[in-house]
Amino acid sequence: MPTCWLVRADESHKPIQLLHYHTHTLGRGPETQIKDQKCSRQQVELRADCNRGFVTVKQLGSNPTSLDDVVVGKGNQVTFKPGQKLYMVNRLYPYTLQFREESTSAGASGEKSKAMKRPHQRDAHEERDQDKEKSCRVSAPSCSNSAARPDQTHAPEKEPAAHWSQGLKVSMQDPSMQVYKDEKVVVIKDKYPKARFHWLVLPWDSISSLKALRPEHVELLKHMERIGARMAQQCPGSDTLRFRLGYHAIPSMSHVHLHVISQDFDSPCLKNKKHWNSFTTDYFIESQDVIAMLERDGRVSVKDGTSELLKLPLRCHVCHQEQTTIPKLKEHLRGHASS
DNA sequence: GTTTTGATGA
DNA sequence: TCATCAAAAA
Repeated sequence: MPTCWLVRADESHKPIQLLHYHTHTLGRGPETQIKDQKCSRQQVELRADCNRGFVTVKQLGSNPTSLDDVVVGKGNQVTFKPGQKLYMVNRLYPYTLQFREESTSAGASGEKSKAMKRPHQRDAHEERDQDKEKSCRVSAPSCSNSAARPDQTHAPEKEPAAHWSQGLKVSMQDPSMQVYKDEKVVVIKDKYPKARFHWLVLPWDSISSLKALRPEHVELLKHMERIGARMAQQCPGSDTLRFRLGYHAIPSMSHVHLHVISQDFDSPCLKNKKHWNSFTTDYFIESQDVIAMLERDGRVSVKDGTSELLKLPLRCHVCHQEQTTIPKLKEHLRGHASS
């Protein structure tokens, strides 16, 4: 089980360990070094779930604690995940989360080379592949783990294992994963593509989710869409392929990412109803719609009950015919592909 | 970007 | 066979 650390983003004090399922009350005091009178001594109540990789945050104090840009509100409770920023009070005193494996004894821990064996399936549809560099080195992640690792005085080549939900953050920094990059964004191939072509466009700037989007992000989102569209346009067979560009309403992975996915849905990684519905119902929000919403409302809202869309019956996205099982749906899709 | 594995039931 | 659910993994 990983350990959970509450990391002060400005590194003004050492990370605070949150014990699994323990209730930690935090606020003004020596532990946080916050002396601000606006901050209660019992500002927040934190409870970490180290297995599932999140912390529930309850605001106890009167002044606002916020998660990203959203105020929690007194008595309210929210879920705090890696990648998000928690502000103790009045948008001040930023904190992030870090889950990592405990390695009490050096050298005894198992190897965790991240550039190990990758599934064989990906090469099936790959026509072009410029750099075949299979380097084993993994460039150091941008987040400063060292600051949160006081015990690590030796064996610096071993990074702590990141929680799976931070996988995107790790992959986007890995040159061997990057398909395109510029000063604003990076494109990687989806690790488990749900179609013959499936990329993710990620901003270098960490934006945890759609909820954190603000009007100042509009230009960035437009850039992401342009780059995504270019990826689609430049891929082999683009003349006959249809693509959609959009966001999952409720993604599992931290860090905002734009899906660029071809509409064949021909992939062994597409295995269940959730996979299907997350790309063929309103759970998939078009990039244009996100941008329009942000320009019109100043933020992006996700309707209540959106998660229920994942349970809808399987329906063909081309002819809207309902299919009873995944294998039948796949067979049906092959019919559309050949015609 | 969760996937994988296993148990259970239709 | 296939879907659904829960738990584990990294």
